[in-house]
Amino acid sequence: MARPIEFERPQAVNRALALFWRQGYQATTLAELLQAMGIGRSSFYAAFADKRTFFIECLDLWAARTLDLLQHARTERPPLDALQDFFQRSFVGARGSKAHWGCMLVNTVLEMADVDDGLAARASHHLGEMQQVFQACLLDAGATPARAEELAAMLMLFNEGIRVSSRRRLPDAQHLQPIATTFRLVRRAIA
Amino acid sequence: MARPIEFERPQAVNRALALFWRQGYQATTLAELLQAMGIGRSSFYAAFADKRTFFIECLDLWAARTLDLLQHARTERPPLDALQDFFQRSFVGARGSKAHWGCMLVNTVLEMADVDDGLAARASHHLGEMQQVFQACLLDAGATPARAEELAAMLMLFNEGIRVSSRRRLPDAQHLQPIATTFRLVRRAIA
DNA sequence: GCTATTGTGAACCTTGCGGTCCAGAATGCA
DNA sequence: TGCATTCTGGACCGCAAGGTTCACAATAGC
Repeated sequence: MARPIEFERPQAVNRALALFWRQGYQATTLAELLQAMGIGRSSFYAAFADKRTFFIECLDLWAARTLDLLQHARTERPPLDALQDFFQRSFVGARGSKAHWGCMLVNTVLEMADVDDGLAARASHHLGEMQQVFQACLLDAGATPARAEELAAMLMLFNEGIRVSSRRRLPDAQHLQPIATTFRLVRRAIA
Repeated sequence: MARPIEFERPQAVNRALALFWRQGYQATTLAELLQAMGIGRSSFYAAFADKRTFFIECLDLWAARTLDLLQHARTERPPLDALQDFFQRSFVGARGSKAHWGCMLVNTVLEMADVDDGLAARASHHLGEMQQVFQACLLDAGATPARAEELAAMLMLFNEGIRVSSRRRLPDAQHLQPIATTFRLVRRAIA
């Protein structure tokens, strides 16, 4: 037909997602998004509905990727090792790492609760899905169903805490030790 | 001299603080603040410097009150009971309670990290002060200094997690059980 | 009651936001 | 080559935000 689109949609979305992840929804302006994506306003509105809808797309994408990461790790390592790895990678502040951006779902829940309940609820829903995977890992590791549910809830609480803490730019030891402590406990609770 | 100020400053600050606490800094507009405080724009700018400085005042006030609450509880109950009480009150969603507003410090850290580092750092600093009190409670309860430090870091992580979780409007059981589990563990680690 | 002083309401200003529009450029096809 | 189609840069719009200004109103001292 006519002129083909000039930008690679997936890459542009990736760059925008990084901005939303780091700065949150409100603090990220359309101008910043466009510059990061390397496209103009009209191209944006031709490809996406509006800022809020686009944010939802990024949020869902972030959640899907994180779930994939977890599920994939499950196939490669013993379930508890996969979980512990997931936690440790979440915040170890390697240079250039995105660890200190925290968890986009947690960030969104806190930013949008009582501001935009739709966004907050969607993020919270994705957190629930993650918790389901935690629970599945624990079951795989041999926990009883009741125990798995209890521990999954506790791990989710821990996950939320770590993601907050990782935004505070504290020395790594402040996080590593509690993770080790917690997983020692989890293993003991299952055994 | 002349006309006396017509509004009670402390009460006005309280009402504004509630807004900031619930909605965060960015989502709370000056118009909302003024309506809640029951004053006009010029009165506001006569009494305070600007929105950001005023937010800092509210943030510091929130932190001071929370620390007072903790310190006061310490004088009335055994140290570990005081701590556990503090956690449970933090989120039990009694009607009209502010529990599901979470912790203003945690909210601010997540909202402002990589957006306004001054505000984020100030909130993070106050969290550090809270952690010091946790540590003091654990020492009072007979923990060794090293153990107290380790457990205080873990409790802070837990605090951060609970405050996130309490904004998600989940059934109470989802929180109560992990708190009980955690404190059972803490007591065992000290004994 | 008069006046100097000071707090106040309302109109106003500037800026930057999200979103729209349109003329024109770049393509595929005949 | 010419035309129909579709994507794009940039100007534009309306609006709501934070902040300023100023004329007026309310007091205390005399």
